[in-house]
Amino acid sequence: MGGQYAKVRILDVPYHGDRVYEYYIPADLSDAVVPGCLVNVNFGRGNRKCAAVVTDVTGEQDVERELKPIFSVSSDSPVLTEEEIALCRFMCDYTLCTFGEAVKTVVPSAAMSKLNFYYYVSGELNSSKEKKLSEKALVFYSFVKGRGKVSAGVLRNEFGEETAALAASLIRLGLLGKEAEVKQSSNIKYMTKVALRVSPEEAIKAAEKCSRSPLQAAMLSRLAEVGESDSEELFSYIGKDARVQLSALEKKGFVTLTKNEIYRNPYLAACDKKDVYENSSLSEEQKKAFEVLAELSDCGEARAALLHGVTGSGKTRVIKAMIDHMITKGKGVIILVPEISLTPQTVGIFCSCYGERVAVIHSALSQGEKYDAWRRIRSGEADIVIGTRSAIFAPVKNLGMIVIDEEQEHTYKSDTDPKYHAHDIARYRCGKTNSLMLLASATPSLASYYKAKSGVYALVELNNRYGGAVLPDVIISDMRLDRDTGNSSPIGVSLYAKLLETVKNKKQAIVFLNRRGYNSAVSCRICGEAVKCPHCSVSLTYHTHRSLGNAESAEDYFRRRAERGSLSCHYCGYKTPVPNICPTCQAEHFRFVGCGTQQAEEEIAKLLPTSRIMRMDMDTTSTKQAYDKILEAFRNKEADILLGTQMVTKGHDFPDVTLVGVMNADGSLFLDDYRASERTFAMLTQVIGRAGRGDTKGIAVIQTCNPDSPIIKMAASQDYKSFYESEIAVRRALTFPPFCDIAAINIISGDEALLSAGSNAVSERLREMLTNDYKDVEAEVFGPFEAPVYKVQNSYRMRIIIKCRLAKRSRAMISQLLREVGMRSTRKITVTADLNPSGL
DNA sequence: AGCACGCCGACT
DNA sequence: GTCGGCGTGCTC
Repeated sequence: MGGQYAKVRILDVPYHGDRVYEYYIPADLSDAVVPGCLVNVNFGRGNRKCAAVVTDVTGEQDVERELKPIFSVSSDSPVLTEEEIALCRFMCDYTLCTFGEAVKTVVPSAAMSKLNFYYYVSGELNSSKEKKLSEKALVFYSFVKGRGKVSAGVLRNEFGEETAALAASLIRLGLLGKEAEVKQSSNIKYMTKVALRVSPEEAIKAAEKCSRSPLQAAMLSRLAEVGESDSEELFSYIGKDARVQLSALEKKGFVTLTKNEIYRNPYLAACDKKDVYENSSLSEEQKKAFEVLAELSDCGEARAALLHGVTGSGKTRVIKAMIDHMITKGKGVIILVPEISLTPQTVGIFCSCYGERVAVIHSALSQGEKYDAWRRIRSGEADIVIGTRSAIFAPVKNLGMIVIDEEQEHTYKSDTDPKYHAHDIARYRCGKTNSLMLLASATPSLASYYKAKSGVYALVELNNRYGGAVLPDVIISDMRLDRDTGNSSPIGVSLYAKLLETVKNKKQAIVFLNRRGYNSAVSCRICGEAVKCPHCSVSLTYHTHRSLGNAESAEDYFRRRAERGSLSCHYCGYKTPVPNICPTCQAEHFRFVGCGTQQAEEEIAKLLPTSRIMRMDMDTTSTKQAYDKILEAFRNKEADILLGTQMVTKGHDFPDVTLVGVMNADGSLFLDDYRASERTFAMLTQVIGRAGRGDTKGIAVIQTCNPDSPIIKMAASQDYKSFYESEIAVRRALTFPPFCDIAAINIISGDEALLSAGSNAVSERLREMLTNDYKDVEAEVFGPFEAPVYKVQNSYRMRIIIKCRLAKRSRAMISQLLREVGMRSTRKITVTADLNPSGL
């Protein structure tokens, strides 16, 4: 029997200390220690108790030194499978996170049992020791002594913040000992099945006999009726919690009790609506797409495909056909959607088609619900998973396909610590399981379409709208004309006229307010053009004078305020004062401010006093119910106009909506992000697609100060291919993704001086690495410069941007950089990396 | 992260 | 002379 050594990853270590550690397995734990299990070990000089995951068990010791033993095993079955361990390793390499961070995103936190600390008396008090202790420490000591063994939690309640310090002082003198104990997660909910062990007749007889216990009698007679039940049903029937009486019946031999784990499934209600999706057959085009995809998935190797279908072409039908196909082959499926609340219809369709085989995962679930869903999936009970980004980790058995719907959405990139992209995890998992990765969108990301074009992904296209629906007429309304004629309302003449007409015809309208990045860019009032970086294809960001608040005098304040702010580029650090005249048309007026939903609502109300308006934004949809309610009310025609932000653009069909208005199409055109055009195009294409899904032809009004913008024009004609060709040319010319990757090194500190010195040191070290050890890595380094939001919660942020191809070597370089600075930094600055950040 | 080791200034 | 500051480095 080999296997007395374990390779282990400690869960709570900083990046530079995160590597494989070796421990020996004590004889009594040799059966329990297996790869994937959670153990407790003594770690570091101070032998602090740490949770760790066993990644390997070996017969030989690799490291030449005395090993410490594994202290205890805290999971009776492995928490991670071998595949999940490999996935965590992949995440470490790919996103430069610690193994512990990876584990915490792959496994729901409820699955990890908790480590509890106990204190106990280990030595007697004497006068010399007493002198060295504070009053409080003595109270602490006698508190523990009085109770024998006390958990850290109890002590924390009693002594608060000082607990750790007091305990440490007592431990140092050998008066107290500290021990770790494992608490199994108690989050599992059970259901107790109750079955009659005797015949119904006997049960009734027995019920009559035990008149002294009416509760037992009531349960017996109920059971005589139904034969079998569960405890909860019984208790609600007799109207009382009668656990004691029930176990009495078991003892007397009348019933058998079986305890089963039950899984909370908040989407069970949706499973009942069987009628949501009419099962008509696929169109010719859809059938062809399906056949291509089915063949890909049947080839037995890992494949990736991009399903590009114009809005209304029935992508969901093809996806559903694919899911059916996978199911008949006995394979599981993961379907990713950008945001669960925005796609209730998609969720509804799948729940109603596949019932209890579906598990829904998203971040709004409680810990227990997440854990339940996870266990249902792992046990194989659920084999169709639909959810947001984190659902990509669902432990689906026999995985056959991963679908990423609306694949261009930025929500697929995590913005909290393991900064992974769901695409990358999907690609990895499909590669390991020989599955099909299916990306679907009407407006694919440039990166994905580029891969499809170059043959990395199979390209499957749906070019026709389904069911004879026609594209709406698009009116591009030039807001500069309105301004010239003295109309200062955010609702232009064209949109006003169309709204009036729509309301008169008793139809409905959606008005979309594009608020993104509004204040950051500076655009010319006359020609609409934003001021751009001469080196990058992004708009410059406007910074007001940051130190207005700490002006030294009133005079100073006014002088500072009169100063024009500056414009800067987030990619290369280029800086320039706000110019006096527009570089494009030489006009002198710039525009900084936008218009909020509230203001827009008032404006529409003023213009159309008889119309009924509903507003949908962050303020009015704080809860999911409020959101559903608004949509439901609008569907029931309780309002004529729905006004809102992002949320109104996503997958709802309102047959009576004939008009769609976009209030300020430029807003996102001038984001300080190289993907500004891409996002604007996708958003406009989606909104326009909302109009006229029923039998009447729809109209879309796009208000803009840039009526000649090719992006707006191409969105108006839903011409993705032209958009792609023009945008990919820009990216190629300026070397932006997909022709390179971007890595952001973020440096954060509460001390401004330290931060500036630290970030300079980091960038110097980086440049040095590129000329020495990593000479082979081709990269361009920009910065350090201030991050877009320079000050957050009293800490300051600087950033270094690296443009390079992310591959093994470049990742290794950044990893080494993080390790070095993590090790020698004064601990007052933090350095992290974000590979291909989603927004800057 | 947390803890030890080690090298400088204010005390008995 | 030493007690204790925190800067530096390591953890199987």
